[in-house]
Formats: sequence, structure tokens, C-alpha cells
Amino acid sequence: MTAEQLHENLDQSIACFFSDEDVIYEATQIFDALSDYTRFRILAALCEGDRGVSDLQELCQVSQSAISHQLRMLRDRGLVTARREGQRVIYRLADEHVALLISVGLSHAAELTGKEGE
Amino acid sequence: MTAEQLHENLDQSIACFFSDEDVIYEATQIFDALSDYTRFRILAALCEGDRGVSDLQELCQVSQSAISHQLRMLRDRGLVTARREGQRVIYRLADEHVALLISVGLSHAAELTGKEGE
DNA sequence: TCAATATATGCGCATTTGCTCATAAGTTCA
DNA sequence: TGAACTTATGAGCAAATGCGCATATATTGA
Repeated sequence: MTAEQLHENLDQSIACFFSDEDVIYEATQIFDALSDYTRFRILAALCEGDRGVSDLQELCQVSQSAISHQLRMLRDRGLVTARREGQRVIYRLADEHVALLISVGLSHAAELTGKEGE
Repeated sequence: MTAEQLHENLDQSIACFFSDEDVIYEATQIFDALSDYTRFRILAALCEGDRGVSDLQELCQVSQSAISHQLRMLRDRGLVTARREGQRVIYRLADEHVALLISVGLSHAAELTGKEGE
């Protein structure tokens, strides 16, 4: 089999995944958002309900600036939305897929670390 | 931050997610593996079946060195396993959760980019 | 044993990332 | 208005990342 033939076969068999390079890139952006310890905890907390910035800051134990920078990134990527309530700004998950991703990721991680029974 | 500090500040309502800092870290490692364009395509290809290194290299259109470096990372994180077949080395997905993560990530991405109907 | 093929690895560099610091901007209340 | 409070932002820095380059290792066949 030539390289070209191989390539065509591969393309066909996984066409459902590789139909659009932009979609793949966008998917990597989602996973990138979930790949940081602070951001993951932000998103996991938001799975449970809306949270203010200062609540998230306390939960994640990082500086106000760090939380705000990470929230900006999550906003820019469309993973969260923000609304103002007086002085506070309340964040909310923008996509229900995120909760599923977090759940699956934690299941996998729990198996790897042998903590699934807790 | 120590494990004690983290545990003390955890919100009770999300204790199910935050029961172990190691599990959270491990989850972020999985998402980190999926956050790179080349690695994502490697893993997506492996969802369809085992693949040799040169096949993956051709599919991802990157150098031999780049593929090998990324495969090493995926091995180190336990996401793939490798077996030798003659001169070739064949890689395989080590965890079925990865296929689910990829599927959910692509669904989310397809919605964001307006390509879900294709 | 040696050349050819296939894959892995150490080093180094350019780029990216996550954070701190300082400061700006928006809101409430006096 | 202005002070207190909350959140956002820009600049810059240390650390991490992804890859190229050169080379090492492993397998096969002559």
C-alpha cells in the first residue's frame, strides 16, 4: 500500500472526527481550558451552580488577579457567562457539555489514582 | 497550597468532586493531553483503532521527532500503550474514557462553530 | 556483521502560560 | 462627590511547552 492510499484510508475511516479542522481546534481549546488546576476547579464549582468572583477566589485559594485573569479566559472561550449583581459579578457555566467533560475526566482520574471507591 | 489547606476550604456541596486533590490534578493532566492539536488528532485516530507511529506521523503531518515526543508524553500519562511488531511500534488507546471525552469535546466544538449539521 | 528502516531521546530554543504587581473601572452608600 | 468595595486589565517575569536537530536504540534482511 502506498502512502497516499494509506492516507486516504485513514481519512475515510475517521472522517467523522476530522471533518473540520476548525472544529478540532475548538475542541482543543475546551480541553485546554480544563487543563489548568485553577480553571478546572472554577468550572467544577460552577457545575454546582452560579458563583461570584470572590467565592471562586476563596474556593480556589488564589489571588484576586489570578481568578480574574482565568475568568476572562473562560469568558473569551465561551465556557462561562457573567452577570453583574450590584458590586458582585456572578459567573455561570455557558455549556452543559462542560459538566459532562468534568464528570468523565474525574471518573478516569479516579480510576488511575485508585480512588473510585471513595 | 497544601492538601490540608485545600481540604479545609472546600465547599461541602461539591465535596464529591473535590474529595481528592490528586484526582483533580490527574483529571487536568488528561485534559492537558487533549489540549494540543497534534495530540488530539493522535488520540482521535486511535479511537478508530491501533495505529503505527509512521501512520500517525503521516496523518498529523508533523515530523517524526514531534510525533515521537508527543507519543512519549501520552505513554507517560497512561493514555496509550505501545507494542512492537517487527520494526514498527503500534500504539493503542489505554482508556475508553478518552473516546468519550473526544466525542463530547467535538460535539461542544461543533456547536460553537456552527458545524453540528455536517 | 553491516546497511536500511523505524522509533526514541537529550539538548536547546522560541513561544506560551499563569501569575504578581500596579492600576483602572464599575458599584454602593454616606 | 468621594470613600469603600469589588472586579478587570495591562505589563512583565519565571516556568512550562512543543518542536527541531542530532544522535541513540531496536529490528530486519543481505
